[in-house]
Amino acid sequence: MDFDELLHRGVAEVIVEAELRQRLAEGKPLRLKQGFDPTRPEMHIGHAVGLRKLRQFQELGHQVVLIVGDWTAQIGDPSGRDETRTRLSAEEVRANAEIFMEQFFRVVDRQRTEVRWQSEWFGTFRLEQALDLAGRFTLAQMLAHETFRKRYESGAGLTILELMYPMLQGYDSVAIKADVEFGGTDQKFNILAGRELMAQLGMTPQQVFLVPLIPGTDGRKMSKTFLNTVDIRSAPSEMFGRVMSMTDGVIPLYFEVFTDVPLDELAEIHRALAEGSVNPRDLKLRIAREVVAQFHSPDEARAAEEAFVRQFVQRELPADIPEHQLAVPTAIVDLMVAAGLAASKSEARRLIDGGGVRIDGARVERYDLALHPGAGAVVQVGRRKFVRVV
RNA sequence: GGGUCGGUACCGAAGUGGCCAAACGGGGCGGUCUGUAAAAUCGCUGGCUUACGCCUUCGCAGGUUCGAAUCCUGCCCGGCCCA
Repeated sequence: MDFDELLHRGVAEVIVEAELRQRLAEGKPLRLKQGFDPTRPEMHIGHAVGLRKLRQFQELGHQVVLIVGDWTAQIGDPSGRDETRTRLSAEEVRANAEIFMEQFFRVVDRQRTEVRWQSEWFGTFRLEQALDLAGRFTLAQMLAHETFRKRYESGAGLTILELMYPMLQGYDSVAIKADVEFGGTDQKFNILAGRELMAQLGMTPQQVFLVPLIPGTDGRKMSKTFLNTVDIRSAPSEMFGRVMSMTDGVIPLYFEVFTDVPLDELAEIHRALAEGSVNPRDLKLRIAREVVAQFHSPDEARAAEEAFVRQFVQRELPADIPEHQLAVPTAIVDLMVAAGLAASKSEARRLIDGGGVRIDGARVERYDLALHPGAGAVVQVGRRKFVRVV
Protein backbone atom coordinates (compact mmCIF):
# COMPACT_ATOMS: atom_id res chain seq x y z
CA MET A 1 0.00 0.00 0.00
CA ASP A 2 1.43 3.37 -0.95
CA PHE A 3 1.66 6.27 1.47
CA ASP A 4 -1.06 8.23 -0.30
CA GLU A 5 -3.61 5.52 0.30
CA LEU A 6 -2.30 4.87 3.80
CA LEU A 7 -2.70 8.51 4.74
CA HIS A 8 -5.94 9.28 2.95
CA ARG A 9 -8.16 6.26 2.54
CA GLY A 10 -10.55 6.16 5.48
CA VAL A 11 -8.71 8.98 7.22
CA ALA A 12 -10.19 12.23 8.49
CA GLU A 13 -7.09 14.27 9.20
CA VAL A 14 -3.34 13.91 9.68
CA ILE A 15 -1.35 16.53 11.60
CA VAL A 16 1.27 17.22 10.30
CA GLU A 17 1.04 15.12 7.14
CA ALA A 18 4.34 16.28 5.65
CA GLU A 19 6.18 15.36 8.85
CA LEU A 20 4.57 11.96 9.13
CA ARG A 21 5.29 11.27 5.51
CA GLN A 22 8.91 12.15 6.15
CA ARG A 23 9.09 9.80 9.14
CA LEU A 24 7.52 7.00 7.11
CA ALA A 25 10.00 7.56 4.33
CA GLU A 26 12.86 7.20 6.78
CA GLY A 27 11.65 3.66 7.29
CA LYS A 28 12.43 3.35 10.98
CA PRO A 29 9.74 1.63 13.06
CA LEU A 30 7.36 4.17 14.58
CA ARG A 31 5.57 3.83 17.90
CA LEU A 32 1.85 4.13 17.23
CA LYS A 33 -0.15 5.03 20.27
CA GLN A 34 -3.75 3.96 20.60
CA GLY A 35 -5.57 4.69 23.82
CA PHE A 36 -8.46 2.70 25.15
CA ASP A 37 -11.12 4.01 27.49
CA PRO A 38 -12.06 1.06 29.71
CA THR A 39 -15.48 2.51 30.47
CA ARG A 40 -16.74 1.44 27.07
CA PRO A 41 -15.28 -1.88 25.93
CA GLU A 42 -17.90 -2.81 23.34
CA MET A 43 -16.86 -2.04 19.80
CA HIS A 44 -18.72 -1.83 16.56
CA ILE A 45 -17.25 -1.88 13.09
CA GLY A 46 -17.11 1.90 13.09
CA HIS A 47 -14.22 1.55 15.53
CA ALA A 48 -12.57 -0.95 13.23
CA VAL A 49 -11.67 1.75 10.75
CA GLY A 50 -8.92 2.91 13.08
CA LEU A 51 -7.87 -0.63 13.85
CA ARG A 52 -7.48 -1.37 10.17
CA LYS A 53 -5.23 1.65 9.88
CA LEU A 54 -3.07 0.42 12.73
CA ARG A 55 -2.82 -2.93 11.02
CA GLN A 56 -1.72 -1.29 7.79
CA PHE A 57 1.04 0.53 9.61
CA GLN A 58 2.07 -2.72 11.26
CA GLU A 59 2.38 -4.35 7.87
CA LEU A 60 4.98 -1.70 7.14
CA GLY A 61 6.90 -2.72 10.23
CA HIS A 62 5.63 -0.25 12.79
CA GLN A 63 4.86 -0.93 16.43
CA VAL A 64 1.48 -0.40 18.11
CA VAL A 65 1.38 0.64 21.73
CA LEU A 66 -2.04 0.07 23.26
CA ILE A 67 -2.65 2.09 26.37
CA VAL A 68 -5.22 0.88 28.84
CA GLY A 69 -6.58 4.06 30.39
CA ASP A 70 -7.11 2.58 33.80
CA TRP A 71 -6.23 5.86 35.43
CA THR A 72 -8.15 8.28 33.24
CA ALA A 73 -11.14 5.95 33.49
CA GLN A 74 -11.35 7.33 37.00
CA ILE A 75 -12.08 10.71 35.48
CA GLY A 76 -14.05 9.91 32.37
CA ASP A 77 -13.19 11.53 29.06
CA PRO A 78 -15.26 14.71 28.87
CA SER A 79 -14.99 14.90 25.07
CA GLY A 80 -18.43 15.19 23.57
CA ARG A 81 -20.06 14.67 26.91
CA ASP A 82 -22.46 17.07 28.54
CA GLU A 83 -22.24 15.47 31.89
CA THR A 84 -19.69 14.24 34.31
CA ARG A 85 -19.08 10.55 33.77
CA THR A 86 -19.23 7.90 36.42
CA ARG A 87 -16.06 6.27 37.60
CA LEU A 88 -15.09 2.63 37.54
CA SER A 89 -13.62 0.20 40.00
CA ALA A 90 -10.32 -1.54 39.31
CA GLU A 91 -12.05 -4.89 38.73
CA GLU A 92 -14.42 -3.39 36.22
CA VAL A 93 -11.52 -1.85 34.36
CA ARG A 94 -9.73 -5.18 34.19
CA ALA A 95 -12.79 -7.04 32.95
CA ASN A 96 -13.46 -4.37 30.34
CA ALA A 97 -9.88 -4.41 29.16
CA GLU A 98 -10.19 -8.09 28.43
CA ILE A 99 -13.36 -7.63 26.45
CA PHE A 100 -11.72 -4.82 24.55
CA MET A 101 -8.55 -6.64 23.67
CA GLU A 102 -10.37 -9.72 22.46
CA GLN A 103 -11.95 -7.47 19.82
CA PHE A 104 -8.90 -5.31 19.22
CA PHE A 105 -6.67 -8.21 18.29
CA ARG A 106 -9.08 -9.56 15.74
CA VAL A 107 -7.69 -6.85 13.49
CA VAL A 108 -4.46 -5.64 15.03
CA ASP A 109 -1.41 -7.88 15.07
CA ARG A 110 -0.74 -8.94 18.62
CA GLN A 111 2.91 -9.71 17.89
CA ARG A 112 3.58 -6.11 17.00
CA THR A 113 1.65 -4.63 19.91
CA GLU A 114 2.85 -3.56 23.29
CA VAL A 115 0.13 -3.26 25.94
CA ARG A 116 0.77 -0.67 28.61
CA TRP A 117 -1.32 0.35 31.60
CA GLN A 118 -1.44 3.95 32.72
CA SER A 119 -0.98 2.86 36.30
CA GLU A 120 2.60 1.96 35.36
CA TRP A 121 3.44 5.65 35.43
CA PHE A 122 0.52 7.28 37.20
CA GLY A 123 0.49 4.75 40.02
CA THR A 124 3.56 6.36 41.53
CA PHE A 125 2.99 9.88 40.29
CA ARG A 126 3.82 12.50 42.88
CA LEU A 127 1.84 15.65 43.54
CA GLU A 128 4.90 17.59 42.45
CA GLN A 129 4.68 16.01 39.02
CA ALA A 130 0.95 16.60 38.78
CA LEU A 131 1.43 20.26 39.62
CA ASP A 132 4.19 20.53 37.07
CA LEU A 133 1.81 19.14 34.47
CA ALA A 134 -0.97 21.53 35.48
CA GLY A 135 1.44 24.41 35.25
CA ARG A 136 2.14 23.75 31.59
CA PHE A 137 -1.33 24.52 30.34
CA THR A 138 -3.41 27.64 30.67
CA LEU A 139 -7.11 27.89 31.34
CA ALA A 140 -7.54 29.69 28.04
CA GLN A 141 -5.99 26.72 26.23
CA MET A 142 -8.38 24.33 27.87
CA LEU A 143 -11.36 26.53 27.19
CA ALA A 144 -10.47 26.45 23.53
CA HIS A 145 -11.87 22.92 23.67
CA GLU A 146 -15.45 23.13 22.48
CA THR A 147 -16.71 20.68 25.09
CA PHE A 148 -15.09 22.51 27.99
CA ARG A 149 -16.14 25.92 26.73
CA LYS A 150 -19.76 24.96 26.30
CA ARG A 151 -19.98 23.48 29.72
CA TYR A 152 -18.15 26.36 31.28
CA GLU A 153 -20.28 29.01 29.61
CA SER A 154 -23.56 27.26 30.23
CA GLY A 155 -22.80 27.07 33.92
CA ALA A 156 -22.92 23.28 33.92
CA GLY A 157 -20.53 21.51 36.23
CA LEU A 158 -16.94 21.38 35.06
CA THR A 159 -14.37 20.21 37.54
CA ILE A 160 -10.67 20.94 37.61
CA LEU A 161 -10.24 17.18 37.57
CA GLU A 162 -11.85 17.02 34.16
CA LEU A 163 -9.61 19.77 32.90
CA MET A 164 -6.73 17.47 33.80
CA TYR A 165 -7.89 14.77 31.42
CA PRO A 166 -6.14 16.03 28.28
CA MET A 167 -2.94 16.55 30.23
CA LEU A 168 -2.94 13.01 31.54
CA GLN A 169 -3.65 11.58 28.12
CA GLY A 170 -0.87 13.78 26.82
CA TYR A 171 1.50 12.51 29.45
CA ASP A 172 0.86 8.96 28.25
CA SER A 173 2.50 9.96 25.01
CA VAL A 174 5.51 11.22 26.92
CA ALA A 175 5.70 8.03 28.98
CA ILE A 176 5.73 5.71 26.02
CA LYS A 177 7.55 8.04 23.63
CA ALA A 178 4.82 7.98 21.00
CA ASP A 179 5.60 8.92 17.43
CA VAL A 180 1.99 8.96 16.26
CA GLU A 181 -1.23 8.93 18.22
CA PHE A 182 -4.36 7.46 16.66
CA GLY A 183 -7.92 8.34 17.52
CA GLY A 184 -11.33 9.41 16.29
CA THR A 185 -11.92 13.00 15.26
CA ASP A 186 -13.37 13.63 18.71
CA GLN A 187 -9.89 13.00 20.12
CA LYS A 188 -8.27 15.86 18.27
CA PHE A 189 -7.97 18.18 21.23
CA ASN A 190 -6.60 15.56 23.60
CA ILE A 191 -4.05 14.32 21.10
CA LEU A 192 -2.92 17.83 20.32
CA ALA A 193 -2.42 18.39 24.04
CA GLY A 194 0.01 15.50 23.99
CA ARG A 195 1.83 17.09 21.08
CA GLU A 196 2.08 20.34 22.97
CA LEU A 197 3.34 18.67 26.11
CA MET A 198 6.01 16.67 24.30
CA ALA A 199 7.31 19.79 22.63
CA GLN A 200 7.56 21.54 25.99
CA LEU A 201 9.57 18.66 27.38
CA GLY A 202 11.96 18.75 24.49
CA MET A 203 10.72 15.62 22.78
CA THR A 204 9.79 15.26 19.14
CA PRO A 205 6.07 15.96 19.13
CA GLN A 206 3.85 13.06 18.13
CA GLN A 207 1.93 13.13 14.88
CA VAL A 208 -1.86 13.17 15.02
CA PHE A 209 -3.79 10.58 13.04
CA LEU A 210 -7.55 11.01 13.09
CA VAL A 211 -10.05 8.56 11.66
CA PRO A 212 -13.59 9.59 10.75
CA LEU A 213 -16.81 8.62 12.42
CA ILE A 214 -18.61 6.17 10.18
CA PRO A 215 -22.38 6.35 9.72
CA GLY A 216 -24.45 3.37 10.85
CA THR A 217 -26.37 1.03 8.60
CA ASP A 218 -29.20 3.54 8.26
CA GLY A 219 -26.93 6.45 7.35
CA ARG A 220 -27.26 8.21 10.68
CA LYS A 221 -24.43 8.43 13.18
CA MET A 222 -23.48 4.92 14.27
CA SER A 223 -24.78 4.60 17.77
CA LYS A 224 -26.35 2.06 20.07
CA THR A 225 -29.34 4.31 20.60
CA PHE A 226 -30.20 4.16 16.91
CA LEU A 227 -29.81 0.38 16.79
CA ASN A 228 -27.78 0.84 13.61
CA THR A 229 -24.49 -0.65 14.72
CA VAL A 230 -22.71 -3.79 13.59
CA ASP A 231 -21.10 -5.13 16.73
CA ILE A 232 -17.73 -6.78 16.49
CA ARG A 233 -18.72 -9.39 19.00
CA SER A 234 -21.87 -10.41 17.12
CA ALA A 235 -22.08 -13.88 15.62
CA PRO A 236 -21.25 -14.35 11.91
CA SER A 237 -24.84 -14.71 10.72
CA GLU A 238 -25.98 -11.79 12.82
CA MET A 239 -23.10 -9.66 11.62
CA PHE A 240 -23.78 -10.58 8.03
CA GLY A 241 -27.44 -9.66 8.31
CA ARG A 242 -26.72 -6.38 10.02
CA VAL A 243 -24.32 -5.36 7.28
CA MET A 244 -26.87 -6.33 4.64
CA SER A 245 -29.42 -4.00 6.19
CA MET A 246 -27.29 -0.99 5.29
CA THR A 247 -28.93 1.74 3.30
CA ASP A 248 -27.68 2.23 -0.27
CA GLY A 249 -26.15 5.58 0.47
CA VAL A 250 -23.34 4.15 2.57
CA ILE A 251 -22.23 1.45 0.14
CA PRO A 252 -19.30 3.38 -1.40
CA LEU A 253 -18.05 4.56 1.97
CA TYR A 254 -18.27 1.08 3.45
CA PHE A 255 -16.25 -0.24 0.54
CA GLU A 256 -13.68 2.41 1.15
CA VAL A 257 -13.20 1.93 4.87
CA PHE A 258 -14.06 -1.72 5.51
CA THR A 259 -12.54 -3.46 2.52
CA ASP A 260 -9.29 -3.46 0.60
CA VAL A 261 -10.97 -3.05 -2.75
CA PRO A 262 -8.48 -1.09 -4.90
CA LEU A 263 -9.21 2.56 -5.41
CA ASP A 264 -9.74 2.32 -9.16
CA GLU A 265 -12.28 -0.43 -8.61
CA LEU A 266 -13.90 1.79 -6.02
CA ALA A 267 -14.39 4.44 -8.66
CA GLU A 268 -15.88 1.78 -10.90
CA ILE A 269 -18.39 0.84 -8.19
CA HIS A 270 -19.33 4.48 -7.78
CA ARG A 271 -20.07 4.72 -11.47
CA ALA A 272 -22.03 1.49 -11.65
CA LEU A 273 -24.20 2.54 -8.75
CA ALA A 274 -24.88 5.93 -10.24
CA GLU A 275 -25.99 4.55 -13.57
CA GLY A 276 -27.87 1.64 -12.01
CA SER A 277 -25.98 -1.04 -13.91
CA VAL A 278 -25.45 -3.13 -10.79
CA ASN A 279 -27.83 -4.54 -8.20
CA PRO A 280 -26.85 -2.80 -4.95
CA ARG A 281 -27.66 -6.00 -3.14
CA ASP A 282 -24.75 -7.75 -4.79
CA LEU A 283 -22.38 -5.03 -3.67
CA LYS A 284 -23.73 -5.32 -0.17
CA LEU A 285 -23.24 -9.07 -0.18
CA ARG A 286 -19.62 -8.50 -1.01
CA ILE A 287 -19.12 -6.01 1.79
CA ALA A 288 -20.88 -8.30 4.25
CA ARG A 289 -18.70 -11.22 3.20
CA GLU A 290 -15.50 -9.24 3.66
CA VAL A 291 -16.54 -7.80 6.99
CA VAL A 292 -17.46 -11.17 8.46
CA ALA A 293 -14.24 -12.66 7.09
CA GLN A 294 -12.23 -10.03 8.91
CA PHE A 295 -13.83 -10.44 12.31
CA HIS A 296 -14.45 -14.15 12.13
CA SER A 297 -13.00 -16.14 9.22
CA PRO A 298 -13.46 -16.58 5.49
CA ASP A 299 -15.12 -19.94 6.10
CA GLU A 300 -17.64 -18.47 8.49
CA ALA A 301 -18.25 -15.63 6.08
CA ARG A 302 -19.03 -18.09 3.32
CA ALA A 303 -21.38 -20.05 5.56
CA ALA A 304 -23.11 -16.88 6.71
CA GLU A 305 -23.63 -15.79 3.13
CA GLU A 306 -25.06 -19.14 2.11
CA ALA A 307 -27.46 -19.09 5.04
CA PHE A 308 -28.44 -15.55 4.24
CA VAL A 309 -29.15 -16.23 0.60
CA ARG A 310 -31.14 -19.33 1.47
CA GLN A 311 -33.27 -17.56 4.03
CA PHE A 312 -33.80 -14.12 2.58
CA VAL A 313 -33.24 -14.39 -1.14
CA GLN A 314 -34.65 -17.84 -1.77
CA ARG A 315 -37.03 -17.54 1.15
CA GLU A 316 -36.34 -20.97 2.49
CA LEU A 317 -36.21 -21.94 6.13
CA PRO A 318 -32.86 -21.30 7.76
CA ALA A 319 -30.75 -24.42 8.17
CA ASP A 320 -30.22 -23.87 11.83
CA ILE A 321 -33.49 -23.42 13.71
CA PRO A 322 -33.40 -23.40 17.49
CA GLU A 323 -35.54 -26.07 19.07
CA HIS A 324 -38.01 -25.64 21.87
CA GLN A 325 -38.82 -28.62 24.03
CA LEU A 326 -42.47 -29.11 24.90
CA ALA A 327 -43.78 -31.42 27.60
CA VAL A 328 -47.51 -31.00 27.09
CA PRO A 329 -49.74 -29.49 24.40
CA THR A 330 -49.28 -25.73 24.62
CA ALA A 331 -51.18 -22.74 23.31
CA ILE A 332 -49.33 -20.71 20.68
CA VAL A 333 -49.17 -17.56 22.82
CA ASP A 334 -47.59 -19.42 25.73
CA LEU A 335 -45.11 -21.08 23.41
CA MET A 336 -44.11 -17.73 21.95
CA VAL A 337 -43.34 -16.28 25.35
CA ALA A 338 -41.53 -19.40 26.56
CA ALA A 339 -39.42 -19.55 23.41
CA GLY A 340 -38.57 -15.87 23.50
CA LEU A 341 -40.46 -15.01 20.33
CA ALA A 342 -42.55 -12.48 22.22
CA ALA A 343 -41.95 -10.51 25.40
CA SER A 344 -45.41 -11.11 26.83
CA LYS A 345 -48.62 -12.89 26.01
CA SER A 346 -50.20 -9.57 25.15
CA GLU A 347 -47.46 -8.93 22.62
CA ALA A 348 -47.88 -12.44 21.25
CA ARG A 349 -51.57 -11.76 20.69
CA ARG A 350 -50.84 -8.48 18.98
CA LEU A 351 -48.37 -10.18 16.67
CA ILE A 352 -51.00 -12.78 15.78
CA ASP A 353 -53.57 -10.02 15.16
CA GLY A 354 -51.09 -8.30 12.90
CA GLY A 355 -50.54 -11.42 10.82
CA GLY A 356 -46.91 -11.79 11.85
CA VAL A 357 -47.03 -15.34 13.16
CA ARG A 358 -46.85 -18.50 11.05
CA ILE A 359 -46.75 -22.21 11.75
CA ASP A 360 -45.18 -24.22 8.94
CA GLY A 361 -45.80 -21.27 6.67
CA ALA A 362 -49.50 -20.92 7.44
CA ARG A 363 -50.63 -17.74 9.15
CA VAL A 364 -51.92 -18.19 12.68
CA GLU A 365 -55.40 -16.77 13.33
CA ARG A 366 -56.22 -17.96 16.84
CA TYR A 367 -54.56 -17.29 20.18
CA ASP A 368 -55.46 -20.69 21.59
CA LEU A 369 -54.12 -22.81 18.77
CA ALA A 370 -52.36 -25.72 20.48
CA LEU A 371 -48.96 -27.11 19.58
CA HIS A 372 -48.06 -30.68 20.41
CA PRO A 373 -44.78 -32.10 21.68
CA GLY A 374 -42.78 -33.84 19.01
CA ALA A 375 -44.77 -32.38 16.14
CA GLY A 376 -41.72 -30.71 14.65
CA ALA A 377 -43.78 -27.68 13.69
CA VAL A 378 -41.81 -24.54 12.81
CA VAL A 379 -43.13 -21.37 14.39
CA GLN A 380 -42.08 -18.15 12.68
CA VAL A 381 -42.46 -14.60 13.95
CA GLY A 382 -41.79 -11.86 11.48
CA ARG A 383 -39.12 -12.60 8.94
CA ARG A 384 -36.32 -13.82 11.06
CA LYS A 385 -37.40 -15.44 14.27
CA PHE A 386 -37.90 -19.19 14.13
CA VAL A 387 -38.40 -22.00 16.60
CA ARG A 388 -38.96 -25.69 16.00
CA VAL A 389 -41.26 -27.39 18.47
CA VAL A 390 -40.05 -30.78 19.66
C1' G B 1 -30.00 31.32 50.15
C1' G B 2 -34.26 33.67 47.13
C1' G B 3 -37.43 33.71 42.73
C1' U B 4 -39.34 31.08 38.72
C1' C B 5 -40.44 27.15 35.28
C1' G B 6 -40.45 22.11 34.97
C1' G B 7 -40.08 16.29 35.99
C1' U B 8 -45.86 12.15 31.65
C1' A B 9 -44.96 5.62 28.43
C1' C B 10 -38.24 3.89 24.63
C1' C B 11 -37.39 9.45 23.25
C1' G B 12 -39.68 14.31 22.34
C1' A B 13 -44.20 16.37 23.69
C1' A B 14 -49.86 17.30 24.78
C1' G B 15 -53.19 16.69 28.70
C1' U B 16 -54.25 20.61 34.25
C1' G B 17 -60.60 16.82 38.51
C1' G B 18 -64.37 11.96 35.45
C1' C B 19 -64.90 11.27 28.06
C1' C B 20 -57.02 8.94 30.15
C1' A B 21 -53.67 3.03 29.43
C1' A B 22 -53.16 8.67 28.52
C1' A B 23 -53.46 13.14 21.96
C1' C B 24 -49.51 13.97 18.43
C1' G B 25 -44.46 13.17 16.39
C1' G B 26 -40.03 10.11 16.36
C1' G B 27 -38.18 5.35 17.21
C1' G B 28 -39.31 0.18 17.45
C1' C B 29 -42.20 -4.17 16.00
C1' G B 30 -45.58 -6.57 12.49
C1' G B 31 -48.43 -6.79 7.36
C1' U B 32 -48.16 -5.50 1.89
C1' C B 33 -44.23 -4.17 -1.61
C1' U B 34 -38.80 -5.27 -2.12
C1' G B 35 -32.76 -6.06 -2.78
C1' U B 36 -33.52 -8.11 5.41
C1' A B 37 -32.12 -0.96 0.97
C1' A B 38 -34.90 3.51 0.51
C1' A B 39 -39.61 5.43 -0.38
C1' A B 40 -44.89 4.35 -0.06
C1' U B 41 -48.84 2.18 2.69
C1' C B 42 -51.71 -0.35 6.68
C1' G B 43 -51.71 -2.07 11.78
C1' C B 44 -49.60 -2.51 16.69
C1' U B 45 -46.59 -0.29 20.57
C1' G B 46 -48.09 -1.46 29.95
C1' G B 47 -49.70 -6.45 32.02
C1' C B 48 -53.46 -10.48 32.67
C1' U B 49 -57.81 -12.41 30.04
C1' U B 50 -60.93 -16.57 24.17
C1' A B 51 -63.93 -12.62 25.63
C1' C B 52 -67.03 -9.08 29.06
C1' G B 53 -63.49 -7.05 31.84
C1' C B 54 -59.76 -6.56 35.57
C1' C B 55 -54.94 -4.82 37.38
C1' U B 56 -50.53 -1.50 37.44
C1' U B 57 -48.55 3.27 35.35
C1' C B 58 -47.91 10.06 34.54
C1' G B 59 -40.46 12.11 39.82
C1' C B 60 -41.26 9.98 45.37
C1' A B 61 -44.39 9.80 49.85
C1' G B 62 -48.75 11.21 52.01
C1' G B 63 -53.63 13.87 51.81
C1' U B 64 -58.49 16.04 49.74
C1' U B 65 -62.48 13.83 46.67
C1' C B 66 -67.67 9.31 44.96
C1' G B 67 -63.48 9.89 41.42
C1' A B 68 -56.60 12.60 40.58
C1' A B 69 -51.54 12.51 35.57
C1' U B 70 -54.61 16.72 36.81
C1' C B 71 -56.10 19.87 43.54
C1' C B 72 -53.20 20.24 48.59
C1' U B 73 -48.66 19.16 51.81
C1' G B 74 -43.73 17.41 52.29
C1' C B 75 -39.47 15.43 49.90
C1' C B 76 -36.02 14.33 45.71
C1' C B 77 -34.07 15.90 40.86
C1' G B 78 -33.29 19.42 36.58
C1' G B 79 -33.44 24.35 33.64
C1' C B 80 -33.41 29.66 33.87
C1' C B 81 -32.92 34.31 36.78
C1' C B 82 -31.18 36.96 41.27
C1' A B 83 -27.63 36.87 45.45
